[in-house]
Amino acid sequence: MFPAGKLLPQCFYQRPVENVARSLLGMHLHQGPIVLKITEVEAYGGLEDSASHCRSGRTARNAPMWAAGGCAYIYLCYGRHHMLNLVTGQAGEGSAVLIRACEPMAGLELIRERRGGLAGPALLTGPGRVAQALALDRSYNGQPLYETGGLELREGEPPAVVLTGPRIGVPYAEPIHRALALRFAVAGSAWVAERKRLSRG
DNA sequence: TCTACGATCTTT
DNA sequence: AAGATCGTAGAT
Repeated sequence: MFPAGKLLPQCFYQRPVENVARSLLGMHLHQGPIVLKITEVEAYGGLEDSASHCRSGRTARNAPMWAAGGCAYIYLCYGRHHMLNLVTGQAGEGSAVLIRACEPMAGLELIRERRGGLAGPALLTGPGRVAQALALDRSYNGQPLYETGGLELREGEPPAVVLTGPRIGVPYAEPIHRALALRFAVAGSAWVAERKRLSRG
């Protein structure tokens, strides 16, 4: 069995979303036999982020995103892909971090089975692929990651160098928000997609 | 109720 | 380069 790191407490999430996004890199997502190291994330929310699902206030879909930091926010995108977000900050803040890519640390057999027998970075680079590997759906919405028994976030290995760049797939956002460097990735990792617009930071 | 459109991925 | 596919937001 893979050695489990310390379970990260709720206060880990209750900080500004950009700080949480950075420090999520290298941490471990545990779900049963599967352990994934987080390699790529994006921060959403905060004050008037026109790329965020919270841009127009509270709705039925984004309700979990307004909870206190430490819970999951999961939604269906393009009718086929589930996206895993970790809610950050205080209740009512409406900020979250999208998990964009991971590196498999344990449970590779099960991951490959769920992903259709593929191999290599295509297994876990991209938010839809991460959610499929973890078999996540909206039944996980609002579930805390700082308690044992479900999806858990545990201590891993923080990266030596972090890359940053603009967020992917938000052409509808205001140019000023599109330009923000709110995407973060582990430098040198093969488990990161679209490395071209990333730079050291 | 109706309609347009995604924080994407796969195949052509 | 384009299709798949469906829940949701915003308009009616």
